[in-house]
Amino acid sequence: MPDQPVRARLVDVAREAGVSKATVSKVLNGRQDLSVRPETRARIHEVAEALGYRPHSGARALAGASTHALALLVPSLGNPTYVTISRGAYQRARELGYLSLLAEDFDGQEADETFNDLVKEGRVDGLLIASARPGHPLLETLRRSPVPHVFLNRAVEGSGRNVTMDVARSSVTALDHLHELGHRVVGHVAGPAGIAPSEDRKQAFLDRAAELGLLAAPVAAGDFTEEGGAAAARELLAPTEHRPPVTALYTSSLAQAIGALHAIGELGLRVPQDVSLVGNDDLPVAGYLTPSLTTVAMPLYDLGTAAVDALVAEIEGKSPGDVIVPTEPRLVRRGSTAPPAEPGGRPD
Amino acid sequence: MPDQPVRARLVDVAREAGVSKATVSKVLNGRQDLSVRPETRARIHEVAEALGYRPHSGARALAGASTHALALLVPSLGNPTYVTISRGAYQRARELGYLSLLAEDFDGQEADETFNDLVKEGRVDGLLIASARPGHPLLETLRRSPVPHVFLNRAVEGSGRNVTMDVARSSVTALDHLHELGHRVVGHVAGPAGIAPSEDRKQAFLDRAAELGLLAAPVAAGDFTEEGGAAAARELLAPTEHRPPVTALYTSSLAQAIGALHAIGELGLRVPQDVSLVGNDDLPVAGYLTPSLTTVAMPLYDLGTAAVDALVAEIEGKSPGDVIVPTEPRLVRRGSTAPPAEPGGRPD
DNA sequence: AAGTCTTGGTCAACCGGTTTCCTCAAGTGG
DNA sequence: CCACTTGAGGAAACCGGTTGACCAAGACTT
Repeated sequence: MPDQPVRARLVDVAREAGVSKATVSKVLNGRQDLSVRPETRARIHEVAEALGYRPHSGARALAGASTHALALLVPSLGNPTYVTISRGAYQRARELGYLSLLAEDFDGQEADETFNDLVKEGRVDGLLIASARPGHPLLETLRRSPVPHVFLNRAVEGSGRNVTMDVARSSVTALDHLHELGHRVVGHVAGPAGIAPSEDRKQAFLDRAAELGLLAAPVAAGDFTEEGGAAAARELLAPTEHRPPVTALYTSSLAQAIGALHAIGELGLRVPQDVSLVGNDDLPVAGYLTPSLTTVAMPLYDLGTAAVDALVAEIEGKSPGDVIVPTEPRLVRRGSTAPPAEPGGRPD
Repeated sequence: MPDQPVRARLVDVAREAGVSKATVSKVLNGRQDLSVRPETRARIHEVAEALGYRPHSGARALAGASTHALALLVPSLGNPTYVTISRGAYQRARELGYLSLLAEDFDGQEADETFNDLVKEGRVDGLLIASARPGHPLLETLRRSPVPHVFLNRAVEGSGRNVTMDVARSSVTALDHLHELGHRVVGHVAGPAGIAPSEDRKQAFLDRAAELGLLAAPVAAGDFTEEGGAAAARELLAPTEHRPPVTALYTSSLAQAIGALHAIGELGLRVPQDVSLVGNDDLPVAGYLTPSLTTVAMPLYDLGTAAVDALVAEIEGKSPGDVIVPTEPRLVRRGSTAPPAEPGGRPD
């Protein structure tokens, strides 16, 4: 077989199939405004396949069509949450004929550079923006140079193009689990203040705590990191006079849960005998901690697919709207939750 | 300020600066084959800046120049190792005027699709291929449709374009640390067989063990995952007649170390009192495990930058060659290593 | 029989850059 | 004084697609 030293071009396909460039282009793009004999159509497809033809994305983009590419901007790939989201996005984009690129923007530090590289240089048709903080530089940039985009995970108020998960429901799931086990004083390690999902999760936690009639439901905020979780856990576990001691913690991220686990150990307490622990988001590592971690698995993959659906719809001319991924959070029971030691509190 | 509803184009800059497209193109690309008055040159730069001009990458690529983009293919972004590498690559690429894209290829499952999307559609000028397994489909594809590329992390034998780290050195660092603490029977959790760095690390481990005169240095292979580490650790810790029990383990990845930690706990042993543990690669999470994990930090970021340097050199016409990142592995001492309990072995 | 549809395509302009030859004016050596 | 270099920049072809306008020929009307 003669190797293919050069890319096959549209003209090559056209010549080989005995038709014009225009016909090939229209057939391969499945356009309806042209009538073609089925046999011609088949022949074109065959030839294209045989030659391994792929349209040059640049030429395509230039000719006024789209680049058939999107970009997903995430604050940190170190956070595996975003990796799962990106897989969903990539897969769904592929199904819709798009390529999903991935870019890390470190909480907006270089967001404008990324925007230039991807949008202004015409590499993508639209942007999926994960976890934009309020005041994110991209917000202003997008207002000035409008490009199709959606916000995912963290809603941007008033944007009318948010794709989010039911984080309130995750608080309910976690809290119900702890309540069933008998916990009556549960602490919540929240995310940073001022961020939509943090607030929603926290509010849902407080509401559900009230409904269930818990004795106390203290909250401490911290970054979505190990350190943030450790600090918040220390705060919640510190003895206090105006409420009984906490017997269970519910954290907003997996990293926080790992930090909390560490902090609990440093305080000389045991999980789950002294303190039960539930984290948000499930990943393999949760099963290999000691003890293994009970988590609420959020539909991250689905979040990615839903965001792509919304963005592609916008690119194709429909007007955007807010979307909530319907998949329910799922409780993954492992070793970090158990009934509290004594109805009265821990033995110290 | 009037927003910029449309991208500025080359002609816009040309008109505004009172020169022709050709001149602008040449000036902005810093070509030497043209003499331009310094003031004209300055004016062009000013106008381009003011208009926020960015060349359309597609048009550029079409016109025969390069796309100024690269792609880094990694087997899994779930492995934070690759995230660090990608940051190095991205940053260095940027410094060299390139954009580094990131693609996940799940150990080659869809590598050819990715290749088509990125290379055949003309989106990138070259490929950085991380951890190609032997028999990776891309190897054959690249042979048939040559594109500038380098292999990083895992060398591909005979390719003459490998960018790797000194993994042998990491074994020495880890083992010396354990030896100094007094360990004389150290087990190694290796990576899967047949993969260059696995073999290198293992061989270096065995060689150094011999030099140090250890009593025994058993090795067990496993995937670079938590489960792989757990299984291999169980194997190494199982009682055996022909050698004294292992008092320390050295793993090939952080995930393996987490799995090993878990397995050790399940066996009723304590870290570091009964078994010391050293992992490869350092990440924040290592500090928040219980106990915190001693690791050998590999120069992953530098690996990314070095790979980009090599690839860009190749794109610009130099011929490729093997490179070893000179940065030395660094030992990060934490809580998972300590002197063995008793010179004679553990008390059971 | 002439006009009108329909079917099955083709033509050529255009997208936004890059690059290869040109040109034109001013200086310069003979 | 004239042919010749040199400096400064321009004209136009081209890259590989897409797209709307157009066209030839047979089928169908009237």
